[in-house]
Amino acid sequence: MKYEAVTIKDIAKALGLSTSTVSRALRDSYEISPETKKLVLEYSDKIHYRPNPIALSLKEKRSRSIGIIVCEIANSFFSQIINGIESIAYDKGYNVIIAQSHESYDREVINVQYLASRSIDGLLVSVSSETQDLEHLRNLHERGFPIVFFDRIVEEMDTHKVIVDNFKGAYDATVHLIQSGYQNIAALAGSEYLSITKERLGGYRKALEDHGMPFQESAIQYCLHGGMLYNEVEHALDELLKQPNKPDAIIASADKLTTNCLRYFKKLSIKVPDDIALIGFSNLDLTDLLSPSLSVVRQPAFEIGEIATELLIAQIESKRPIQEFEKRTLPPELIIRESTSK
Amino acid sequence: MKYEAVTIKDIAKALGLSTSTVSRALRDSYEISPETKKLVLEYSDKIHYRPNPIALSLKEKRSRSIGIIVCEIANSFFSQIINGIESIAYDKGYNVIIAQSHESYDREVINVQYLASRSIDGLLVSVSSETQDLEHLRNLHERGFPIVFFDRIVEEMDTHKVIVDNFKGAYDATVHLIQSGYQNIAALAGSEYLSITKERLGGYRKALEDHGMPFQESAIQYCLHGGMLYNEVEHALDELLKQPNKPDAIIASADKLTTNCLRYFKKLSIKVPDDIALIGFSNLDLTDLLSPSLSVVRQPAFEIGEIATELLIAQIESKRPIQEFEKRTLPPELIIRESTSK
DNA sequence: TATATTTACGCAATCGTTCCCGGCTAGCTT
DNA sequence: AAGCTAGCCGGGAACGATTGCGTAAATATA
Repeated sequence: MKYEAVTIKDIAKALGLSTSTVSRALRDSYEISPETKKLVLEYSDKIHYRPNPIALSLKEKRSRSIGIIVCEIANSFFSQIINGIESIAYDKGYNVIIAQSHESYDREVINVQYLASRSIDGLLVSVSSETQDLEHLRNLHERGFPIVFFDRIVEEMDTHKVIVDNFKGAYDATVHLIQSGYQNIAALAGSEYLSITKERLGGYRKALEDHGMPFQESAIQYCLHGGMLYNEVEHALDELLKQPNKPDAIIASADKLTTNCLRYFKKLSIKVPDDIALIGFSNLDLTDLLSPSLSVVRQPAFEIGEIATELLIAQIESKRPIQEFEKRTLPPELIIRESTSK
Repeated sequence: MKYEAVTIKDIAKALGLSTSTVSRALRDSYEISPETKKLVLEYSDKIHYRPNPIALSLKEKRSRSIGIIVCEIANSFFSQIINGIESIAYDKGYNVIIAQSHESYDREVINVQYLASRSIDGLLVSVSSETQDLEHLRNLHERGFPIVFFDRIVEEMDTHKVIVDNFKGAYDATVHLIQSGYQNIAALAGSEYLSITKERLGGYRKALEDHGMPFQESAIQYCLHGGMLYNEVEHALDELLKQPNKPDAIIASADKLTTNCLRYFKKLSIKVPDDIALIGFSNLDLTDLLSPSLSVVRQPAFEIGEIATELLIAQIESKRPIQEFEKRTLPPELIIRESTSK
């Protein structure tokens, strides 16, 4: 069942005018007499005429829609980012098409190709945990297709990027643990391919070194799927806890890692923070209601979305190719609660 | 900066063929010789030709995209539904455009009109808390535009609808509270305009009556914004707790109501379940980690999205107008935890 | 050999809109 | 009265792809 819309032709026929005249009347051209304009405007209003955006897109070679690729929208951090994206996009007359990679490289590639073939004007990307090969994105980028990376960026590609100061976030969190008196601080990290993982571990390491504490690789466990699977986190924590100098504090590098960590502790009746302290990167609204309430590094997700979208739309609407790409770094926020208080 | 894509004309020109021949070769028409096909296929592959979906949409009068309107994507229940929608939509070659009402009637109207003007083929709607007037949707529906309602439906419109058995969900939860020995069970409800609120309160009331317990209007507090604002919940709970027969248990009718309720109790140092029990409708992943772990009515969100999308796409692709609209009702799941154990 | 049929391709219309390029009719100037 | 200029409007091409129809050449049939 097709839904038949009113077109400019219907108006032209009904009023005995040409389509060009109707089109011009609707766009308030100086070439059309006030009487004709009035006639056209009133009639088109009466029959609820709406210009067909598809036809416009075909003519203008732009669709006024942008694509977003994230791992999961059912993740507070990303849904907050999407809110930021949406707020700017709708303001500027763009709509957004969202695709999820579910942390799978294959699905990311499929989604990129799908979106690119759907004539979107630009792409906002946060890569999946598995992504190493970047051909699917480089291909588009080299042909001048606007791409802006956010959060999980790709250093090798020269585009706009919007991130949080992950180094500082992890550094501050680690320093907080050290100053609270914890001695063996382990790190529960996401995929080692991700920029955010590297940056956060960098901050963690530097904080230890700055405070004369030993850094050891064995105190880091990676989760390829970023904590999406409970088993993955369970295995990582099993590994950490069976080490000779058992950790008395853990810094978790992502939302799902943090919550699954808590789930693990609850299951094994490990008391937080008495047996072990926990701080994590998280944008959940209810970390304050957890048991114990959780110390977190919170990221300005909404702003990330806003800025990334502004950069993307500016690039889309720019007359000439962008020469200088920006990298915006936003500050994280450290929120201290019960889970790290001795 | 426009991104210039390869068209069928480029191929035709390069190979000295007509566009019709190229088009037919790409679609593997019997009218084209094997040699020509090979030539066209190889060349179009080489230059990464992708058909322009905008041009196709214009010809076929369909865009292969569907719109979604929900109040918030940063809400587990809705993001899970969107996952279900997406899984079916992408399978069938549709993409989804998401819009959020943020529980505002005005934004809902704007979004509906915006999406309708973007030539989507159909709409999946869960109305906002404020929505009473339905002209914006009825308008489209009367012109044969496919609309499927889910969760927060509209009884007055004859379309496909997908819901959860809210009556049963609330009934079972209330019976559980009664059987656990609670005497004064209050209800913290969402907007009284919403179908789900009416259904859930119906179940709550019936459960009380079936067990010979008095039902009183004063034991119900409505939150127009569905708990989005903490103040709203705070006010509602203040009202409930200052009643002569103070409630010893509360059933909350939505995710945000439930969590803000918990936040209120924590703030006022009210012990759950010792001072007051709490059960709520919620699809959060971490209700098990809350303090105390939360008894909930959980809804099959992913399935709601799947079914709604299947119904919508079937209607879009149906040759003739749908005569009989379906109303699918899915069962909720009652999960008992600490917050309701005496 | 003359006609019929098949093969393989091109032409042009179509979708809805914009916009360049004209054209016609007043009214004005010289 | 002839020419000129606004003012106002229509014709038609274009965007990219599909498709009904026409047709030349090649092959098959009588």
